[in-house]
Amino acid sequence: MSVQERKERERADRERLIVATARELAEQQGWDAVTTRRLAERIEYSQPVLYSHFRGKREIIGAVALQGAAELAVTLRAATSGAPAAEGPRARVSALAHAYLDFAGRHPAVYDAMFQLDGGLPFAHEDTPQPLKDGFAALLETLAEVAGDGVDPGLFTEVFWASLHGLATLTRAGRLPRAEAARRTELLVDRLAALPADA
Amino acid sequence: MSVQERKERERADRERLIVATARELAEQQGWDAVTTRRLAERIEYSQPVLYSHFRGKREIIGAVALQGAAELAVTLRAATSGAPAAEGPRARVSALAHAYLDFAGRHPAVYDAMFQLDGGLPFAHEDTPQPLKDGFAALLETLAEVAGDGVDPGLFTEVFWASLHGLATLTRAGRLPRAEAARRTELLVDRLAALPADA
DNA sequence: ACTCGATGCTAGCACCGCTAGACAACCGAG
DNA sequence: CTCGGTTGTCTAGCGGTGCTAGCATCGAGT
Repeated sequence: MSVQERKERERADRERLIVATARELAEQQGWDAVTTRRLAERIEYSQPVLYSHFRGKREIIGAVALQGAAELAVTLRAATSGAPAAEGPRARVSALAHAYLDFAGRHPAVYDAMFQLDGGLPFAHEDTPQPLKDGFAALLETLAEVAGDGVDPGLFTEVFWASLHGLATLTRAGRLPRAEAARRTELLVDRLAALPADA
Repeated sequence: MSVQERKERERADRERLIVATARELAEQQGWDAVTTRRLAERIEYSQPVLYSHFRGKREIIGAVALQGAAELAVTLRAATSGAPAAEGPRARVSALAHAYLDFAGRHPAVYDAMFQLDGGLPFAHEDTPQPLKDGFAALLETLAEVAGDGVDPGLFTEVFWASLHGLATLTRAGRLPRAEAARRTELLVDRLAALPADA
């Protein structure tokens, strides 16, 4: 069955190519520029090929979103584990927040695919895809220790995440001046993180 | 020049009709359903008429956004002034937050026009339209008193607004379960509002 | 009463997401 | 080695989008 295996491999390769190309095009020119025609041309296949891999444009966005979620989780864990342990939770939370906003700023198209556009992915649901759950888990790990007494860590993480999301989207849409983004982040961390002992 | 005045009046009426119809259609079926053809049919004119009032669809969204911003400002002021003064700033901020999120939930299309879609409006800029400035001012009035010592009230308001915006958008997009929305709001208010004296 | 400019219309452009149906290339069987 | 059938890809096209050119009609001012 080597022939069939080869075909499956090639097919998987092409699927990765589609997702990577869609992402690249979106980062370069925005999601509006990601049309099935342009995407097909870039991968050097005709449009219907896209539909043999994905149900439609929405699913392609969803695939980019999943990829992005996995990367975001890695990025966040790297940022928090990189912060000096001696500096306590405050430093970890700050590193987490900055890493999150940095990711959103660096990969706006991927961020949009995850949280702004409709990728057809189920959130906050039992059958939420693993990468999305894992992204949330990466936040939870660091934020749980500053949730405060009697506060559900999950709920606290949701609130913190929402706040970061608000900063990310409003800043990128030009609703908030980019200049003082860092000060806003610090202010948010100061207020939201209930500090057990130190300041 | 009564003739000309009448024409101008009729023209202004028709412009209001366009905006109101666009808003209505968006609230009923979402902004995707607001196409120039459908909109033209509803106002009982042909498509090109729309373009004699607005540069394009974007400007129509912008007009809805401005209308919404004015309403939001009124709503927020009503909510904060309605809160019993005796209960202190905490109650006012809570009322403000709930009013904001309630507005976003009640008028999702208008909220999208303001903060999610591109209406071509300049934000955080000197020539930002008055209704938008006023909406921000309505937030600032109540939030300034809980910004805390040494914290720029404007910056604090931006952070608070961003957090509310994050909750609003993530909740409405199904990214956060709607069930505990109120608890999230209270948690946010508890943490962000620096309370001068009482609890 | 007639001219002429303003105004709204029909028709059409280029593009969108998506799909039906024709066609070619390849595989396994005889 | 040839043939039949399946698998896969392409061309062409559908109904929709935002937007615009150019014509026809209507009404105001002389």
